[in-house]
Amino acid sequence: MKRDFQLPDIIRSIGEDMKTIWISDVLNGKFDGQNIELKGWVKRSRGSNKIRFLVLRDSTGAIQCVGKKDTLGDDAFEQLKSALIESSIIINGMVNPDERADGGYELVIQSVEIIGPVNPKNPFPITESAMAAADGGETEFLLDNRHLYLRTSRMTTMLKIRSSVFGAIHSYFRNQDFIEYQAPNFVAGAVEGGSTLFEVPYFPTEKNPERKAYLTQSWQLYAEAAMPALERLYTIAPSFRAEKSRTRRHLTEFWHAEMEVAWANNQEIMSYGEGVVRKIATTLLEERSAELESLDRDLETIARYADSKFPRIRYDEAVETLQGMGVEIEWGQDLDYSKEKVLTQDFDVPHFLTHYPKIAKPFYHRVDPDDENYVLCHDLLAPEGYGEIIGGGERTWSEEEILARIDEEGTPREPYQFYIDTRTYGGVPHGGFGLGVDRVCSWLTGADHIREVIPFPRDSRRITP
RNA sequence: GCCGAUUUAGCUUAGCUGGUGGAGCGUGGGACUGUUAAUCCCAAGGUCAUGGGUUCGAGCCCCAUAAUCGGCGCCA
Repeated sequence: MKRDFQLPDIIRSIGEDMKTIWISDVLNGKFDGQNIELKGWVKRSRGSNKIRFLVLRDSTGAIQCVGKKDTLGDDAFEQLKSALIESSIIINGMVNPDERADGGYELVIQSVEIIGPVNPKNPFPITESAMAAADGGETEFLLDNRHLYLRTSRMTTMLKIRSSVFGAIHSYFRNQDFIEYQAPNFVAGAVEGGSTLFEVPYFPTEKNPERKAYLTQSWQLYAEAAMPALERLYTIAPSFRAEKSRTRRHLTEFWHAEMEVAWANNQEIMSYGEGVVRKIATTLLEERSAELESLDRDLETIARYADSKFPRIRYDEAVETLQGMGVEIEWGQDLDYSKEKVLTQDFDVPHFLTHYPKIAKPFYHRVDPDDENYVLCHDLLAPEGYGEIIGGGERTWSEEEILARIDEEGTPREPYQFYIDTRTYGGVPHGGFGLGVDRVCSWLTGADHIREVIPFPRDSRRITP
């Protein structure tokens, strides 16, 4: 069927003002010797009373622009001088390859128009000293001014890498015919056994004046409800945890890539986990090598993550290894970060840890039919001290077993009735995992803190800006 | 919830034994014909987080409060 489609007038008219030339294209030599118009923001400005160097940046890069008083005239030269850092301006000029300019190109200015001036009484607050003090990390000041810090090259780089990570996850699952599926963010109960939920007042009723909703901690339970319909499903969505964690690995609002597959076992789920992580690393090498290098990230290291198989070791072996290293740990304990850190110290690629003791994991993890002391689960631990990035496994799938596990834990059945129904009507073996997208970004960029890879981080003490 | 620390100009900081708070960046003015975080000269800019206390005298010592940062548990 042929379809005619025409842009509405209003959209077409916007096109006349739209920006058409990007600085990265100028730096790639596409406009040598041409007169062009650049739109952007002032990154830096310096000069004498006869010549002015202004570094213009846009979303793609930065280029030095040169203006001379004798060619521009006094008024235009003064205007050029008055464009303070982060003023938005439009510059017309000629592209001139010049070795003296950083990047090898400069724009010889013919005219300048200041679009959004910056008042000298209130200059852009993020100075070189503020950036130097952060030393690639973050300071309280930069966190307070996050909305402005986003414009700096470091944050811009992080956000571009982040975009590629999200894109890689979507294409990995979609290329294998997974269906993207959305679960509610307001929920009635917890996913994790009794763990920390954000409460939200939710339209009190006469019967229930204290009625509350909670922000979801995971997409999983609602995904399991759709598993018999879609069989292979995934999402990338925010999850919320009201833990007062103050670590470089925790946020109260984080982006959670989750998947669920019918008729799959723990080993198969792990293959998907390995697949998506390697796909992310591959995509970053293809799309963001320059950005990774600007963060001093070694591309060989990322290539190793992209090209290697991820070893799978059982919880028992990990405990023995740790005990052999003199770490105090008893069988049955979950592996906390201090243990993970010791364990992953010598890893040069991510490792799966499987078969945790049943007592360390919640009811939805399926008990190993070969040994009922264990569950069929896995965590993926990233090297370089970044720790857990994936948690997943097989689900308890028969009605009989799920009821037994819920009762055994002392968890009330009522909030999970819809979840139990999934088993009552044609339950099948299935499983899935959750991947901490921000943690993966943090690990692959080599960030010192998970906050560095998300535009507006939320933790137990900060919700602004 | 627990442990540790910080708070001096818009930003980054120095500040001795308790004796009238200095600098760099940024901003303003001036100089300079090509700079690379330009450079040089000058100026403005401070309730030393808040509230008490000790003292002849507190940025500094003591107590409390607040905000923030780092780490642990929990997890992705």
